[in-house]
Amino acid sequence: MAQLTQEQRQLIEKIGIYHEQQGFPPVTGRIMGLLYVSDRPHLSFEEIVESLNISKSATSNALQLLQQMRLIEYTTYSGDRKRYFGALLENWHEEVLNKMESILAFSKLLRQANELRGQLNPEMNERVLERIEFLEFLSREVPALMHKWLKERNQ
Amino acid sequence: MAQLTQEQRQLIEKIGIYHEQQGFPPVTGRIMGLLYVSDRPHLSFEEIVESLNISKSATSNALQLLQQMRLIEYTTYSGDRKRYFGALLENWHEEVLNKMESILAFSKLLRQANELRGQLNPEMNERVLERIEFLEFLSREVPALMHKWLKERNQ
DNA sequence: TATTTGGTTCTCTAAATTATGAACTAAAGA
DNA sequence: TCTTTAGTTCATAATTTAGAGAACCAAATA
Repeated sequence: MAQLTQEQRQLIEKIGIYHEQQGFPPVTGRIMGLLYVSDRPHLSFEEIVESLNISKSATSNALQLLQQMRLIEYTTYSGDRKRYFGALLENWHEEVLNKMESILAFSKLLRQANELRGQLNPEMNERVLERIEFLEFLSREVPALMHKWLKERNQ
Repeated sequence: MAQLTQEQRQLIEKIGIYHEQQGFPPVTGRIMGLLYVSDRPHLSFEEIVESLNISKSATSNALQLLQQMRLIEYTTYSGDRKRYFGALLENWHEEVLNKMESILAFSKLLRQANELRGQLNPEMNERVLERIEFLEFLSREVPALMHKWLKERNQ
């Protein structure tokens, strides 16, 4: 990564803000931005530090977090001690499945709410049930949709 | 809301934590929990304050936030100055549409990244494009799925 | 008019989060 | 063995966020 242009910097910030809104710390979001914007699919630790003007420690922690979340990976080359980090671009289908699981978990909480309510307010139970069923519908159909898309692509 | 049972309290906390993970402050999430768990579809300001042992100011601010996000509403009764707050249960389809818009916005940022990269790394552009196209696919198909579901329900 | 009620706004503190810089470690090279 | 390199960990500072409590306000009641 030679030197970032003004345009690249701006786009990195936007991608960073998007990630912040998804719950990531700022530096972490910026690293994702950098990895998406970069000409090369992998950047060294040092390049990340220097391109974004952030500390080594912040970089180290952010990279660990992103690896745990399976959003980035790194490759190495023998005879070179550095690690080269890149966005894990093929991982989005895992992300979608995770998201759907979390939606399903929430629908289970709503079911519990209905159970606790028992017969005290059947009308409310019914309205909550409609929501539960939609959440379940989504977490069934979205993965199906995704597989359909994958199949069409890879044939 | 008489007095919450231990089970109700526990479920409220779980629903609260789910909302925290979606980016809400704790009190705000607990209020959502309370409104989902409650026997009655609407609770007064005072009942919320007392059930959750939270301050009036925290309650006021959280209720404002939840209204802005269109997750709750309140009703009033003439001759009664109180407001009665309840979860906006029928609003989930709006939530889904918003989520899809935000995904689409992100895919536009990725498109920009590809544009800025130009011909410097066509292979990377291609991998990013695959992701973009999937995001676009989702934000087209999920609303369609939802409408299908709505139609089947309401006929 | 004075008081109560229902809720909002303001000020301040406590807690949590984020990131820095320095110290450190382990491997590689001189 | 001494030094450099690559990155991690630790202590701490800075910032942000969350929420409490008091003061406040407007409408309703006495």
